[in-house]
Amino acid sequence: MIPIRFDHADAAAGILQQWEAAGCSHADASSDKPPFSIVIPPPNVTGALHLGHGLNNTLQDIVVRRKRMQGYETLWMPGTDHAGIATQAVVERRLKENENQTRHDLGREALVDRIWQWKDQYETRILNQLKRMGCSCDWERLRFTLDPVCAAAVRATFFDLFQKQRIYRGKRLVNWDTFLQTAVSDDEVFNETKKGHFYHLRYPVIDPQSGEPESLEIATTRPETMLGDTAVAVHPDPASAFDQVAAGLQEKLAEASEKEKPAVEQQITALEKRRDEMLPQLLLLRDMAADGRKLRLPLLDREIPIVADEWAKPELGTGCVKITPAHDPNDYEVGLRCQLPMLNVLQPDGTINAEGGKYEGLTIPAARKAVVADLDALGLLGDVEDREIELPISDRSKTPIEPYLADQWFVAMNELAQTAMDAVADERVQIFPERYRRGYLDWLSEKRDWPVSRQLWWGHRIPIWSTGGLSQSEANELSDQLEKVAQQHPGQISHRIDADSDDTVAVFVCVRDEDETVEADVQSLGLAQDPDVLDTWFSSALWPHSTLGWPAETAELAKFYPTSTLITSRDIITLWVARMVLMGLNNLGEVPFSEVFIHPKILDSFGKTMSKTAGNGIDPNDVTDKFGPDALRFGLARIAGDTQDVRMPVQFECPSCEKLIDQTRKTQKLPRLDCPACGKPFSTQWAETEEDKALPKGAVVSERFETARNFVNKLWNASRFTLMNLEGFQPQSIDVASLPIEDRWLLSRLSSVTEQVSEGIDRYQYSEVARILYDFAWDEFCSFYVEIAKPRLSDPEQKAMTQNVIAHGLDQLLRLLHPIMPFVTESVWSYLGGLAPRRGVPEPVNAGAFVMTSEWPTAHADHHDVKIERQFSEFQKIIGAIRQIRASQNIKPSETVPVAIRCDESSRELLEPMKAYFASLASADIVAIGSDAKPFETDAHLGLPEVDVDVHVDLEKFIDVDAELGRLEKLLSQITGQISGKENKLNNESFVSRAPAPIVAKERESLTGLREQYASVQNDISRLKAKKR
RNA sequence: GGACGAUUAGCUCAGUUGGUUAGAGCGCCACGUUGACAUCGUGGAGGUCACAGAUUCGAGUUCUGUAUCGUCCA
Repeated sequence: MIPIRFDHADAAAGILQQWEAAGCSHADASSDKPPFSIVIPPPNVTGALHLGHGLNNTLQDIVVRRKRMQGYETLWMPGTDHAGIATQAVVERRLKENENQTRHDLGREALVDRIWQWKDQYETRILNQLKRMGCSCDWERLRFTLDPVCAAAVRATFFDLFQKQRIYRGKRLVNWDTFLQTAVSDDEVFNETKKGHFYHLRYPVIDPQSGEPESLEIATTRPETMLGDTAVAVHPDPASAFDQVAAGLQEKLAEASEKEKPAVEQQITALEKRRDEMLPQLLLLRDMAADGRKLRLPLLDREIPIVADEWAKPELGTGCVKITPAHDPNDYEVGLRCQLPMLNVLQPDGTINAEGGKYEGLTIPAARKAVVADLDALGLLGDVEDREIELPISDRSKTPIEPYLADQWFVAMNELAQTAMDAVADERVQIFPERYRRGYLDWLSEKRDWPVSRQLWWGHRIPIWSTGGLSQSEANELSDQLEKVAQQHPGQISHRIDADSDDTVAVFVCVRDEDETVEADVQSLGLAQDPDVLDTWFSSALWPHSTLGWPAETAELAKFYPTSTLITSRDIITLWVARMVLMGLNNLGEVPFSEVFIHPKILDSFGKTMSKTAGNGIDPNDVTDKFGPDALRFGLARIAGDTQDVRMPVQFECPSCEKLIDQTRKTQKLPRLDCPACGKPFSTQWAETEEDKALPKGAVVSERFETARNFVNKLWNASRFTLMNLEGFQPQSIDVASLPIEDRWLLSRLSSVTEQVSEGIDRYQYSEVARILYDFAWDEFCSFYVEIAKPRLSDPEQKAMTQNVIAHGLDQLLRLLHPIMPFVTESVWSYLGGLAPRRGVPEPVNAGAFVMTSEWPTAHADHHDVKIERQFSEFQKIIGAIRQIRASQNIKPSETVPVAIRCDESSRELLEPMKAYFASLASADIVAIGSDAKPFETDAHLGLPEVDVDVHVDLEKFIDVDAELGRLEKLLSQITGQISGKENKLNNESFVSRAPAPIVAKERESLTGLREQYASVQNDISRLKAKKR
């Protein structure tokens, strides 16, 4: 006997096993079915999956399962990403916390070993999370961005780009993380406003001419960087710079609201004053720069020039700005323009290097203190102002970023970016929702070269061997030797000679395959491999083809590339999606996917991004534990509309009483809480003390999944009812036209729903699909069809036919729901198969072992019948009217009420055979039906003018006159309101003359109906009042 | 500073090309448990559609502006 509840915990593991044993999700590259393929956005091995991944993977699985059912050879390629810096940072942080060691204590090899251990642990966890969610990836294929297959793709790509001169070496100011001692990308830096100081310093002028100042004053928030100063800049044309700023302010004034105007006016006055006071001095400075006057840099006693550059803003500070090209992005640009030396004063660990003279070895804060004190002692320190400073912070180590000049490998983006832009512009790649196109195109149009070096140990080592400091002839000789090595290893070696410094050159060799012999041959010539690794996104960019075996010409690649669609989140459209497109085009000449769907991001109820660090992160496993995998998936699908964010309230689940407790901003971060329901304490992810850790842990979940769990239960129980009534099931052919209205209504609805669901999935309208299925399953299949089936199944004459139709209805519903709720549908499917293995309308067919591999339903256009649906809706309205009257009279469901239905002849023909259903749906006994049906002596009446029906309920046994009068009065006031609304509208001359005639006619008609209804209700009221007396 | 999105019932969200008195789920209130389901059923209460203008016979829906929140980019 089928149990009363679906025990997901019990069922899920078995179902997974059966699917696996039957190879349901394995893709066959040699199949002749049309291909459909998706690559998983590889989750980071940094940590476990959160609900955002849950959403992402649910949406993919829905598409994948649906396509598989449609008969495509479907590959969902799983895998994980090594996430270079993030993973290394996590492991390094733990190393520091647990063993108080740095990576340098451990050494490269040992650290990388540790990270592999971490990776193994989290990869296992991640894959289990995906499997538990029911993700139907091809688990026989599994890639990792650092595995040998992906590594071969990385090497081949790098080699190719190197040969095409699209990879070059250059110096670049990078965001240097002094803690992790690596450059981090712009995306890994956030800004924080901190309190700091604005120091005014004076640099003496060397040999000032008469009338010229003895010293120049500059101001800085980072005084220690003066050690690296190589110039002071002034504006080349201060007068027109002032004019330009003034013009800008005037423009702003013209656009300003009254409220803002005074502030802008004030700015203009201040600017004018400043111009008057400062312009002569600034012109003088400009002339000094032109004249080649120099400054003496204090503390280091170095001569530095005054240069003219527009970066010096006359309207700010003293109008002079110190230039530190190696430690400030803007100054770097000035340095390039004015050909200034780039003087690096930092060690990789953030201490001052030998260039800093006596400050060598000091940390930045210590150097700052010392520099300021020494300048003060020399009388060269001016004002020190308090000021708020925007400080760049590394997202990885949470320590301040230092701009730092370093050698980096770059990918030239000019042409590559253009190919990726073209692919989207001409819609070879379509992005949904469409609004995300713009961000993609804008970002690519900047065509900024891509710095791919990372000073890390975890990642693909850059396949470049080099040696520097050579004379041109030495280099040529080496080049000749390399040619010889290259001949021994055809297609494996590419090299180039490049300037190293002003008078020396370096030789760079790129080795294609990871081949120890080749590498050894190169090394024997005195070349050493670059210590850096590649940006993670370099390997991720190859994911759609590297996972299929490229550069090898595999059957998988032939069958499944290009992939069909990519489903991901918007924050990596540029970092990942754009780069996959250009790499796919470069390596294979074909876009990697034709459609990209960007799904929303999940926020908590305060509008904050969900994350573990915020304490509001939900683990999909916790939701599955509590509500089941189907509820998790359905709950996620139903929130996936086309907005960019969705909110999800977050609760703690009390481990003692299972109550859900709303998170507040405060409780999100507490190590322990007391359950307000049962009073017992529990711990959270923040628990640190032994005492707190000993408490049972409260999971973080969301009540949003409760609805979905209830839906699973509803489906289960409707199935249970159906199965309990399939005894003696005999498959039979069915003539649809001869079926009673309720069956044809079901088939018609199934036809519409199938079409809507198919179209919805094609357009990635998940929330719409979930809603349609929920409403159909609950409000139509359960609330009406199953209820109506009850009397029919106990009628021997109708039983067999009804069994066939309801089995078909359930069968179709299971198929339609399967992509969203795979477990419960599979479970019911196997019960159904036990009782009715051959089923279907109009012709029964063998259903197959798994719903997962069953055929996706087709929408039978010939089953769709507008008239039947309209007629059935009339029936539903009458049921509603009877229920309304019953409820207002407080009549118990166990009591049957006599009902008379006044309607026209065609309705009578329709409703006559349905009389029994009024009993099961509304406990009503239809005593009269048709045009001659009359009100009862003790009558309650509800008119349905839109279908020209009057419903009369006999209240003889039940009448509560006051309750009935109450109901009627309320009804009357509603009608009155509507009538006056309509009258106003129709009395409005311009409405009548200007609105389209059909609209006006409709309003007139509806007013007439309302007036009739009014009269009728009023009549009922006076009748009742008379009776009362 | 720029781009994008959101603002509709206590909460989370639907609302198709403008056209009856704006819907759902959860929560709330009332009633109901002898076989599909209390993870349920039936009924009910609850909304100046953020604000201000404009277009229109008519605006939750179109346009302009403002505010608040969020995300991304500088």
